[in-house]
This record gives sequence, C-alpha cells and structure tokens, in this order.
Amino acid sequence: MDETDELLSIRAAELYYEENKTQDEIGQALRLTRWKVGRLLAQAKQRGFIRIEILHPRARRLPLERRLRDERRLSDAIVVSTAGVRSAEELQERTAQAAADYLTALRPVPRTLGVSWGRTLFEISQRLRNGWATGVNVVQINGGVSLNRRAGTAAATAVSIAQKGGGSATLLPSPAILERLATKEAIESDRVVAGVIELARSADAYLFSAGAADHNSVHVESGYLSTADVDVLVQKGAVGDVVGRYIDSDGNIVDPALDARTVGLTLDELRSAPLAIAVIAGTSKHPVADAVVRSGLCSVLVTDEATALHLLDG
Amino acid sequence: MDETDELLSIRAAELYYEENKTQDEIGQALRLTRWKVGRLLAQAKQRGFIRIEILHPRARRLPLERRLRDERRLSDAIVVSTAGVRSAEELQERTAQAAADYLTALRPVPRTLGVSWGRTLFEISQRLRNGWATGVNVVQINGGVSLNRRAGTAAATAVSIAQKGGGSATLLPSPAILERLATKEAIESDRVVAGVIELARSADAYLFSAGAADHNSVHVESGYLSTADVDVLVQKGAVGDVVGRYIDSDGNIVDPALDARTVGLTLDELRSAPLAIAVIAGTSKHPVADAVVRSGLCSVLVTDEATALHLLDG
DNA sequence: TCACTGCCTGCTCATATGAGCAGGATTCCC
DNA sequence: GGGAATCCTGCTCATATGAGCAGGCAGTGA
Repeated sequence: MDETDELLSIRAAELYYEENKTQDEIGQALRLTRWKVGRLLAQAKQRGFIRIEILHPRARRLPLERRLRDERRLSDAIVVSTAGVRSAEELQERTAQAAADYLTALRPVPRTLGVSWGRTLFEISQRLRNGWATGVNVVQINGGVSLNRRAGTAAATAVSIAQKGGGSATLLPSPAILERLATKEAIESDRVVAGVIELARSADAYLFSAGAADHNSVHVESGYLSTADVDVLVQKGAVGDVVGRYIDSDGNIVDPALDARTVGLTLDELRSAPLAIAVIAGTSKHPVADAVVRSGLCSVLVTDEATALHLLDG
Repeated sequence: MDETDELLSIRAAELYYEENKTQDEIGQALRLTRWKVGRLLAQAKQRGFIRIEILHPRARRLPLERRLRDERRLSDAIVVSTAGVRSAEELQERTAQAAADYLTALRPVPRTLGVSWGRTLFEISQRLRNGWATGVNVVQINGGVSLNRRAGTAAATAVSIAQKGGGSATLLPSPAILERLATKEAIESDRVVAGVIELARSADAYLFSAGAADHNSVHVESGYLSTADVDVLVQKGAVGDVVGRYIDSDGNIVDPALDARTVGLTLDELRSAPLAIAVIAGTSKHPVADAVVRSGLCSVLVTDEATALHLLDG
C-alpha cells in the first residue's frame, strides 16, 4: 500500500464511519470505484487505522477470551473491558459483576459450590441477583474466621451467595492459618470441620480469587500474617496466595511449613476439580494470575483486559 | 431501553464488531430475531456505547469540520485528529501538514498568496511538496526582518512556499514593529515597501497563523517586544496576535498606539479578504483562535480537534 | 371495563456490501 | 528485451443490512 492509497483509505474511513456515506458515494467523492473504496476500507481496518471500542462497564473482550481459552488451555475465560475505568475499585467492580453474571448463566447449575473468601468474593456475593440459581449449597473451601473487626465478611460472603441462590451455606469454622501445626491437625480432626472439608471436596464447582503477596493482603489485614511474614514469603519467591496458600510463579507452594498450618482444600484438589473458577483482576495481581493460570489452578478465569494481555503477551 | 436490552446491545456489539458475526448469527446466539439485533446495534451506536476512532496522523474530524462551518460561519474548516498525539510539537506538525494539504488541493489555485511568518508558517512551508501549485506568487503581508540569530526564517518561509509552487516571493523589507511612529510612517512611504503592501492588498488569498499572548511569542523571541511589553498587553486584555497585531477576545486592537507602529496589512483588510486561511493549533492558542473566528478574521480555519471543540462548546 | 394511544415486533422489499473471478497492467528475473 | 509471476482492477453474483409498514400488545384514562 503506497502513501496515496494510505491517505485515500483514511479519507474513505472518515466519510464512511464519521459521515455515514455509502461506499458508492465515497467513490464518487474521491473518484474511485466503489470496489476500490471497499478494499481501501478493508485495508484501513486490517492495518489498524480504525479502532472500534465498546464503551460500557459490562463490555467484554471476546477476542482476548478466545485467545485465553486457546493459548492458555482454559475451558472458559471472561475478560472485562478496561475502557473508561477510572480507579482500581471500578475495575474490581466490573470484574466481580462479570463473575456474578458468569455464575448466573452457568449450566448445569452447580448443586454444591465451594467458595473462598476475601474482597473479591464479597463483591461478587453482593452483585449476584436474588434467584441467580435455585437451591445451590455453598461451602467454604478454606478457613476464615475473621480475627479483626471486619468479622463475618467471610461468613457473610458464603451466606449471601447461598441465600440469593435459594440454598444454604456451610461455613468452615476454623481460622485460615494456625500458629502451630498441632493445633491445625487437631482442628482438622474435629468431626464438624472434617465434615465440612469433606463436603468441600465433593463440590461440583469452585469459585475463588487470588491475593497478591503484599502488605495489603487480606491475611495481613485479618491478622493471620504480619507484614514481616509476607516479606519473608516474597523473598522465598511468593507471588501471591490462592485459598490462603502462597505460591511462587510456577504455582508451587513457597513455604511447606506454613502451608501445613493452613486449613482448607489443597491446591492439588483445586487442580483436579472439574470446574474451578478464578476471579483475578488488577495490576497488582498480574504475577499471581500468571502463576494460577500456568499451573492449572483454574479451568475458568474471570479477569480484566490488562491482566489478560499480561497473561498472553507479557 | 431497559437494562436487559442495554446488556443485550453490548453483547451484540461485541459479537458484531469484535467477532465479525452477522446480525443473523448473533440473533441465533442470543435467541433474538436479526431485526432485533439490528435495532440493538443501532441503539448501542446512538447511545454512544460504540466508539469508532480513526487513528492516523493524517486523520481529520469531518463532523467537527461541518459544525465549524455551520455554527461559526466559516466557508471551510479543517480539523486534524488529536488521537495518539504525544506532544505539542506533533500537534503542530499534523496541523501544518493539513494546511499544506489544503493549500495543495485549493481550487482555483491562487495567483498571489499573501503570507505571514512564524513557526507555524515555516512548518507549513517545509511540508509543502514541490509542484504543489504552478506559478504562485507569494507576498509577505506583515513586516518581519528578523532581529535575532534565527534571521531569515520569515524570508525562508515565503521563498520556500513560492519556489515549491513554481513562483517567486516578494518580501516586505521592514521590521514587524517600529519603535517610533514616525519611523513606521517613513518606512511605509518608501516606494518599495508601499509597493509590496499594495501587492499584498491585491492577493487572492491569505495564509496566516496567530500567536498566543505569552512570553514564548515570536515577537519576544525576535526582539520586537519585551516580556514586560507582553505582560502589559495581556493586562489590557490581549489574547494573542494576528499578523503582528494584538487583539482582545472580541478581535479588537488592544493597543492602538502599538498597532500604529506595526507594519503590514490591517486586520480589516484581512476581514474583507475573499479567502483568509488561518492555521491555529494547540492549547495555548485556544483564546486567540476563538477571537480570530468570532471576529471574522478568517474564512477558513485549519486547526486541531481540541481547539475545534473549544471553539464550539468551550 | 373498554376504547385509545403509542410502542414494539416481525415482516417485505430495496439497497449496500463482500466473495470470488477473469483480464490487464506491472514488476521481476534472467 | 522477453517471459513469467504477481498484483490490481472492475466486474457478477450472493449475502447482509436498513427503511418502512401492518398487526399486536401493554399501559392509560374515562
């Protein structure tokens, strides 16, 4: 394509997209046949001179979803648009909304849904609509009796998802991380706790997020870990956590001793699940999102455009 | 349009614009008739959910051009896109290129073209192609013997435009602004100078820019005015200058005494010209662009998208 | 309750667009 | 300079899309 044609294709695009002229009219204006105009427009598109963007909080990026499915071996992917996003919170909201939409549309409707907890999961629970499912039983898949004043967030999340789905919630009555291994083993051998974990293992589907390995982690906020603990984990290669378990960029457990004190489903149990939906958005979670996807921790990913691009090209 | 339809219109837009599905296929996917899909797409467009942008340095904004013509009573307007512009320089370049393109396409080709001088005009002169016209005589319309080391810019501009247009240049051998009125009158009564001004008055078309009233002005750089002089002008309401004459936001001369010492065509002579092409771009020139257009100093405006929006909505 | 108003739907028909093809121009390589 | 390969053009034909219309439906006020 020489410079003349390039310029003509721009003029044609202006008339076609901004002035709503037909290709025939453009042909008359620019003294070209309508076929030439059609070809110029096709070239302008193909060369990337024309950008079509869908500006809406609920807009998705289907081409990225397809690439994620194909190139990262996911059974499904949902990518929300970042166009017009003003804050990290807005991005979280959009992604949570998309996750809620995905759950609502999910067929067959899961009878038992295992969930983790955290800011993302809470947001999703708030955005689900009443009647999003009929008779879904929700079970917590990792410990989460909150230690701080925001007590009950973990429970509220599970209960809210269950109630809106016309079912009931089974809570895991245990802290996320115990200080001593013996305590953790004692708790896990408790009949109630063991029963909940057993139920969690039998869930049809799992819904969880991932946390970045930084000082804003819910584990720090909830008091399970100190900022110093996190620093040590990062030094050992941690990029973030999934259901309370810290992993490195290959998806391996960073600190087996800490992991042994963490209550809930193991990562391998997640990996072998038929349907594991991860919801991960935001720049700070790019490394952990990469680890989750690469190590096969999820079969479905709900994320944002920037994170998707990071996973594919970064 | 209720929320369901809004969401459907977004889904339809994704499939239509990002996945290149036909409206019929989308209808099958979303369980709608193809007519409904067409209507949803039309609504998505109309509601502004779909943005189509032409990304190219030579791209123009025809809807803005039309609005300028209609709402600001211009006989023609050229608006270059600001999409992807990284610096003020790039904006200047794009606008200068558009002005050069406009001149090249101008019919009938002017026999005598009056030009001012300055950074914008110089840029245009550099971007004109050899043979842009055949036999154009170029005449300077305001004084501009440069006082500083960048001597000859004014002359080079006119000569370059003329040479590339296969004609010759007539320079106005006078400073832009004289220190004393008597000197100015003496210069204007000089036979050569008077002849040039007479020729300038007879030009078929004028091409000029406008300067902002700030310390970066070419008049300051060329030594005709001090920064203090400019400050005084601003205090008196000056928003910028056209052919060396400082005007307020209504297009009136700010300082008649200074104006009387300025050599060249008067503003009223420009206003009554059959074809007066102003080339004005950049944020700093918004106020002066507004004054130029509102007071009818130009019949054709070449500018950038942001300036055009300022003129129309600001 | 019922007639009315106005919107929405699914259609017909006209138009706009894209796929594919054959001939002619251009370039490239010897 | 000649021949081949390639590209480009303008066409035919099939398809996709938009305009406009008649019937049906819901909401409204007497």
